[in-house]
Amino acid sequence: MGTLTEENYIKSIYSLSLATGEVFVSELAKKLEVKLPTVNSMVKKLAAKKFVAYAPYQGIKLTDKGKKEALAIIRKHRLAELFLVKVMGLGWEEVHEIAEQLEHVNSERFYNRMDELLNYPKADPHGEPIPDTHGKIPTEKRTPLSAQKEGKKVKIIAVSVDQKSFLDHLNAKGLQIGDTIMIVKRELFDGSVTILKSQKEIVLSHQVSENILVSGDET
Amino acid sequence: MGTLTEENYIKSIYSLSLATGEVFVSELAKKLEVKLPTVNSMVKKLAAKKFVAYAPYQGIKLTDKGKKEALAIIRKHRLAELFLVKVMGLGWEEVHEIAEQLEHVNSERFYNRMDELLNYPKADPHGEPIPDTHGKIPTEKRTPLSAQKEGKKVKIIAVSVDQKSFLDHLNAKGLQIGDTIMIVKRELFDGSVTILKSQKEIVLSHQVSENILVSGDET
DNA sequence: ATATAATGTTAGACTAATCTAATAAATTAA
DNA sequence: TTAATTTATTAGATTAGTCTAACATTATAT
Repeated sequence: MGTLTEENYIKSIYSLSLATGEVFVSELAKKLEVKLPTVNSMVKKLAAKKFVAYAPYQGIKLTDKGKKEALAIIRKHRLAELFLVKVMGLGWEEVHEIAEQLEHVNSERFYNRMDELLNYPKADPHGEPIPDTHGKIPTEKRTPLSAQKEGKKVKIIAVSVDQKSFLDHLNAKGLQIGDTIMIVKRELFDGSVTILKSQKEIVLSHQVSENILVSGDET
Repeated sequence: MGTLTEENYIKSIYSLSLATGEVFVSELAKKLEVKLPTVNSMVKKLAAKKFVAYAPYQGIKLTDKGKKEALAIIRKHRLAELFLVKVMGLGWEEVHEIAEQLEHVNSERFYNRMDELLNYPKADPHGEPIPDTHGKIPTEKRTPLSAQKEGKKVKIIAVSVDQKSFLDHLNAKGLQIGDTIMIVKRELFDGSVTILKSQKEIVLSHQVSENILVSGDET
C-alpha cells in the first residue's frame, strides 16, 4: 500500500492504460488535474517503488505489482458502490464520489464483510466487474450500444462512464443495467439510436449510446 | 473542514479537554504520538484558523467553531461504529480502527443515511452518545461501576475505553452494554468488584470496573 | 528536412506535517 | 530564593506533493 496520492495515480494509470497497455504523462496530468512536472516526479517515485516501468519520453506501464495494487483499489471502489446502492439505498448516480473516499479505507475485514453481505457480486451498480481478492476479474463480452445492428435484441450490462449527469440522463430515460432492449433504428446523420424497451421507443444520442455497453459482439 | 491531520488534532483536543476545558501541548503530543514542536506548530495553525484559542505557555482551548468541528467528527465516528456492528455484523471490539478511517469521509448523504438506517440512535456500541447534526449530545447520568455501593442494582450503559484488549476481556466475562447487574462486594484491599449477572457471580479488577459506566449517581 | 508545435524533463520554490537540537519559561524542590 | 526539573518554544532540516519557468526531445507539417 502506498499513500492516498500514490493510490490515485496507480488507479488512473490502470484505467488509462487499459486499451493500449500504457499511458502518457499528459493524459495522466489531465485526468488527475495536476501539471506535467507533478506527474513526472510522481511517476519517478512510483518507478522507484516498482509500481510502474518507465523510461524518459516513453509511455508509463504498470508492473505486476502495480496492477495488483490497482485491482485491489478497484475492488474496494466497486464493492463500496454496490454496497451503497444495495445495502444503504443510495442512487447509482450518487455513489461514485463516496466510493472514491471509501476505496482508500484500509481494512480487509470491512471489505470482505461487504463482499459477503452482497453475496460475492460480480459487478458494481454500473455493470463494471468486481475483481476478487486475488485481482481476478470476471469477464463478459460487452460492446457499445452504438455499434449494434438494427433489429438486434440485447441486454444492457454496463455503462462506461459514471458521471452523475450521464446517470441522471439514463434515469430520466428509464434505462438501467439488466434491461433488455431492441435496436430499432440507427441514424446515419448524427449517430443517434432509437431503441425499444417494453413497447416504448426511446431515442438516444450517439454520445449516450456509445457509453452504454450491451451483451454480445460488435456488428 | 480541515485536513485529515487537523481533524485528528481537533478530535484529540476535544476529548482531552473534556474534563478541565483545556489541554496541554505535552498531553496532545503523547496522545497523537508526535513530538512537542510538532504539536506547537500545529496548534498555532489551528489558532490561525480559529479552531482553538491559544497563548504561548497556556493551555489549549477549543473555540465554538472548534467544538462544532469536533462534534461533527465524533458523530461520524460513532455512527460508523454502530453501523459496522448493527448493519455489517462486526464485533464491538474491532470497529474502532475502521471508524477512525470512516470518520474522515466527507459526505452528508452517507452519514445521514446511516443515521436513518439505524433509526437515529442515541449511543454507539460502547455506549458513547452520538451527537446529532447540530452537535447536540444526548446526556444520561453515568458513573463508574467502581464507585457503586454494595447491594445496588444498575445497568451498564457504556465503557470509557475502546481498546480491543479491554473489550475482548468484557466479551470473555460475558458483559455487554444494556446488562443489568447487582454489586455484590467491593474489596477494600485491591478495589476489585464482584457483581451478579443473571445468577452468576463475576469478579472484575478495579482497572476494569472503573472503565465500566453504569446508570445513576455516585455512591 | 528543417521549422513549428506538442510533449516531456529539470531546476527551483512553496506548503503541510513532521523531526532534532538549542533555548526559554514555568514549576518544583532544596 | 535559587537550582534543578519539567514543559514549551524557536530555529532549521526533511519528505511528500504541488507549482512555474526554462529547457529538451519527439512528432508534425509544410
